[in-house]
Amino acid sequence: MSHNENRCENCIVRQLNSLQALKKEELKRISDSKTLKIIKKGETIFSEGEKLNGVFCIRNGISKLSKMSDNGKDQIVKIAAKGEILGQRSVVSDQITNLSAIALNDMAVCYIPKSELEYSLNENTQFTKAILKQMAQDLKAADDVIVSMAQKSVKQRIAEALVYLHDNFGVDNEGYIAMTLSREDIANVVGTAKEACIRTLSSFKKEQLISTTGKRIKIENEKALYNLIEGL
Amino acid sequence: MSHNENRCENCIVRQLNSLQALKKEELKRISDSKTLKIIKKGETIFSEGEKLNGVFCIRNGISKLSKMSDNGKDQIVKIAAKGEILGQRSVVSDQITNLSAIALNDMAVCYIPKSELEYSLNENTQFTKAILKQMAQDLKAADDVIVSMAQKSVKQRIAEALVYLHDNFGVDNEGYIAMTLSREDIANVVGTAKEACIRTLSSFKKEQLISTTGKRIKIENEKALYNLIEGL
DNA sequence: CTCAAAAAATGACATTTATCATAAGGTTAG
DNA sequence: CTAACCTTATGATAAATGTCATTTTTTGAG
Repeated sequence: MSHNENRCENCIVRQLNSLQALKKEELKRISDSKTLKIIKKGETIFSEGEKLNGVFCIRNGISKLSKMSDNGKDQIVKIAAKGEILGQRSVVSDQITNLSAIALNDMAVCYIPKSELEYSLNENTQFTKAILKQMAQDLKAADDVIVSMAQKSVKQRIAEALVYLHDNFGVDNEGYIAMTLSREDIANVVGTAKEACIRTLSSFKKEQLISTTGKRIKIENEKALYNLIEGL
Repeated sequence: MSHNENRCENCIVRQLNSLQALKKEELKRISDSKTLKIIKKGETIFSEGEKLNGVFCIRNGISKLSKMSDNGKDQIVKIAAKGEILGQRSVVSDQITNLSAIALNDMAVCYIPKSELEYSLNENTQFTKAILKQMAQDLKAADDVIVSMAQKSVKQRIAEALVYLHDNFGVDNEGYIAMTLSREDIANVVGTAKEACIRTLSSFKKEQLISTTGKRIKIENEKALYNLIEGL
């Protein structure tokens, strides 16, 4: 039991998020109170409108965070991977969550009750500042998304999404983007209809910007994609 | 000098933002280091890409926060009024600012150097938590904007903008929205061309949802606007 | 008050995107 | 293995929005 990787103290995932600002005793306390949850592909971690009493730290797998629009369409706001913490905001601000989290593949997440975090939030300034810093960055990223949505064409936004997936999730041994999404999910990321998404990807294929095998997408001409994004 | 409203301690504006979490001594220190700036309509408070070494607390007037898109169009991300603090994020996260702030009318803002805030940020947990809470709310609001931009029509977004201005800035004694923006600014808020904005407002007028006198807009049928926004 | 400049309004047209329909290809439970 | 189902793909068409040109109205400096 001296080196158990199920303990937060020893968890590598922690290096990736604000929990790294916690002291050893705090981590021990949190580790004692956390519960590991296994979530299958397609299952819901939490739903829009729920009151969260804790956060979810992603140990393995990938989740989409989405919000239902009035017209019944799902808008994917973020794709969260290993090391990211879900539900931070509604715990900090004591509000109902405005997003739903659904597993895109099989996941393992640690649920950490709010009460344990609140202690650290009140006592450990470094921890609070770490969260603050991350939120400031998220806010900046959100501004960029707003500008994209408001000012760019579907073509440009899909190109952006591909570059984003490529840069954030890397490629497999054949060079395909390691994160595969259905065409519909891609459409929901960029805020368009799935038909438009499919057509756009087909046109990218024709112009040799990308190639595809099933759901897998390989970027063939990164430079041209960048030019497209910037409207050159 | 015992009750000088130029002192932060006595400033009513402070009630509206995270500075209210500061203790008396902290406020005194900040007040001693701040400088009051008068900014004329149309002038720039700061520009995208600048490194900010402090925050701006709005004492009077209104500012638009915008970001230039690659295609050369301005996207207004936020309209900030009395009591709001600008530049918080780039101070917290030590990054270059991603937004420009331009005065929409004559303004008075207090510039507070970063160094003074950092002391409180490190020592006063309540203050840090207050900022955190506000950022969490901003982030939630940003999600809503993303969904609107991605999923709603120009008509719906303009209706939303009108309701937003109405709810946040109130009406004058004749019932017109107290915040007047040029058609181009409204277009830049909702992310469309000014012609489309003008046409949409004209159609709203024809359908008696609003009436206008010059730049001033009065909401005549709030219910119908809401229905439009929700796609009913 | 007056005139020049800016903003608003409108028309005509091109382009983009959504929607509906249908077919072809893949996946999976039984 | 195969039928039912889901995803991808493509065509046809309508609707929304962008762009450019021009006119009308409003605003503000002198």
